[in-house]
Amino acid sequence: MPFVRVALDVPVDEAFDYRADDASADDVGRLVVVPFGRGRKVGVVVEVTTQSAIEARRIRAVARIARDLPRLPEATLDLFRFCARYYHHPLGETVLNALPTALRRPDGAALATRSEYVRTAEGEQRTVADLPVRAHAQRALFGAFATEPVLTPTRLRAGGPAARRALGALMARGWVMEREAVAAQAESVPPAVTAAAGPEPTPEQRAAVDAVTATLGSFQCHLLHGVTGSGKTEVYLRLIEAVARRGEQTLLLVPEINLTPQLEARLADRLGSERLAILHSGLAEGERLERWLRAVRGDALVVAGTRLAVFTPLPRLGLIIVDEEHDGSYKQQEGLRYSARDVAVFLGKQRGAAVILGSATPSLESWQQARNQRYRLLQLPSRAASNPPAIRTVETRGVTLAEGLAPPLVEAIGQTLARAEQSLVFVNRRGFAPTLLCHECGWIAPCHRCSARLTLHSAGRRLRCHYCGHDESIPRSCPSCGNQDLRALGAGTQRIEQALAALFPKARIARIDRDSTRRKRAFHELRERIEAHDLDILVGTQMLAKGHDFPRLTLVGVLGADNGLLAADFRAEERLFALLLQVAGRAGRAALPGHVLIQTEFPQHPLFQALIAQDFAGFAQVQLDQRQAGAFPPFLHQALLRAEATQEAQVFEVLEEARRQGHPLAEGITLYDPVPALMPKVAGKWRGQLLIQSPSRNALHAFLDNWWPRIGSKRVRMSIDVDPQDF
DNA sequence: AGCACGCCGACT
DNA sequence: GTCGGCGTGCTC
Repeated sequence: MPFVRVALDVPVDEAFDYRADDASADDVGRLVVVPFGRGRKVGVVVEVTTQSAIEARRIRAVARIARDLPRLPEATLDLFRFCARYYHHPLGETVLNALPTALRRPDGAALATRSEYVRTAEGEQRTVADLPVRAHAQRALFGAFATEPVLTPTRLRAGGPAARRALGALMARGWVMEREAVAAQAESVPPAVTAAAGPEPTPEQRAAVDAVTATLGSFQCHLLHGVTGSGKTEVYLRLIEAVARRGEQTLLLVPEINLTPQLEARLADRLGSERLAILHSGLAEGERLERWLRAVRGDALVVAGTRLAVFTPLPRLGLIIVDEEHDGSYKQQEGLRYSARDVAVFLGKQRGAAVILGSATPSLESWQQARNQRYRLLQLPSRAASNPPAIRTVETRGVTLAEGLAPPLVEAIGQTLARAEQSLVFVNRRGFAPTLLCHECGWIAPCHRCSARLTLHSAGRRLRCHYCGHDESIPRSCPSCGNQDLRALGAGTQRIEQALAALFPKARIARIDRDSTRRKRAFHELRERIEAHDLDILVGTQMLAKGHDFPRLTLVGVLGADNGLLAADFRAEERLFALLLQVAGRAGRAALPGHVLIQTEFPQHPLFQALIAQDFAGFAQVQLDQRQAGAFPPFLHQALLRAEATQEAQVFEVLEEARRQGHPLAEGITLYDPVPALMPKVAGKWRGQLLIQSPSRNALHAFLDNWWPRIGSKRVRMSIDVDPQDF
């Protein structure tokens, strides 16, 4: 009597057993609908057995095995098992999280039996000529069977109600019948690639392409270090083409904000849009499922998407590209706290595929792997079609700033305007001002639900919390001392925009941040205006830092860079350097020379010196030496136990207890004291954490395996974060 | 996670 | 006297 073991989306480590009389080993990886509690759930078969440890009378029968959908290959299940173990997360949640939401609906809408339509034996003998001349719809539909012997309901819907009526008529004639759909087979013959020829590669690009091409067919991880504008994308495209010619698929991962229409257009241009499956968050459920299925069936040669796309099962995977591999958005910050970049490397190893990690500022983890020869380093040291921008600092210490803007920057913007070129002022703070301060008693407007300050918005008329979204009007007088002298301290994008408008009344200025691009197509429209040179000055946050190529943008000014230096996190400098170099890279990407001015109180700081020299390798060397001396990643491994509860005391009681439990188990492990999170309270929830470190990954995981199951608590929500990025 | 079962306060 | 608070335990 066969049983299926089913992974379900519940926070329980084991799979659940169900009776399935007709199940066979072939059903492993299939989606199923099962009764669960008083309802139903969708799950995935992870094993078929003849034995169950569960008492026979408690075992229920599977409601449906979705044999019309492709099953998850064993390799994909293995990937999920690896992730569940590595990140200490329940297997069921790991598996289900990776499926398109359309498939997860418990009502099983996407799993419902689907029909398809084929000709009957009699229909096979007939031709369109046997139908009445005036039965146009029937003739059209029946004619379609000649080229497409199987008609899907989707295909039928495209024909409108007329097609539906015609189908009824053809079925009444006994020429066409309905049957249950069966899983489509992966295409065995690789489709031809009809690519438009790309630009002639530079010798550097050529060398990188050749180096990777030589390793295709087996696992090798390459770190592609290419300065901004060096043409990494062209390297990707050539390799994707080479892989496609082998009949293999490429998985292309991009950071959250970077799934640009430009990239999509370039891919479509070179490979044909019918060979792409672009997975982005804007897709409707059904559309996403459809693209996922094309990827899974092997129809799509390129599957591109953000971190979740790393879990798409690809039958003929040949190459994995992780663009901007240093980007923080590859790390998921809740649930299964995976790093898509790290999972991608594991996937490459597992499947014998080449992996490319690309960046102008690689993560120090990857850079270290290249230094110790585990990854192969490929360099694109020069820009393909322009010169690197000239970067310099502007000292602001002891200088009176006009609303945050230093005179040399104002002057440079004026000159850029005079040359009819564009400027970008980068301020990594949205809103009007980050603080409202009482000039009398020093009171600062706090958020009552978070341990954060409120940010002024709308020209200083509203106060908003950037952590929980709370919004209130500004008080008329200080709630603490009654004084009316409340001042906006510091400058965000809105204030800078206002200041620039006053300084350059004739300039066309736009602000580009999360607030100004909330509307669906707002960002797209702004980008078009920039390209059309309908704007002179842009004021923007991170959003503008990445991947955009504006030919007339020649000046970049950076405000508030010092904020990044003051952060407590040991990765703060690494992040700041990457961000600043990326922002600087927006200047002078075409024929016109670019200039970058960075306002700072610490122009002598080594970070700025390395930035001016545009010397990533030197910067990385210093950082890695510091990390090694101070025993930080990548020279040792970390995990973080996070706890969250409405009562502050509970958080620390539970963490304290966890530490006591862990103490005797901690062999080769450093267990730190519980501490508050960097932001100790968010939306009314207190957050604390406990850091675990070890020079040995195995020791770290052995400890977590042992410890984690013992430290559950009902009141306090806890999670393990392996390789944490944020504290 | 949902959802039921199970013992202690303010209300028609 | 009930309706309901969420603490605890289970789901094959």
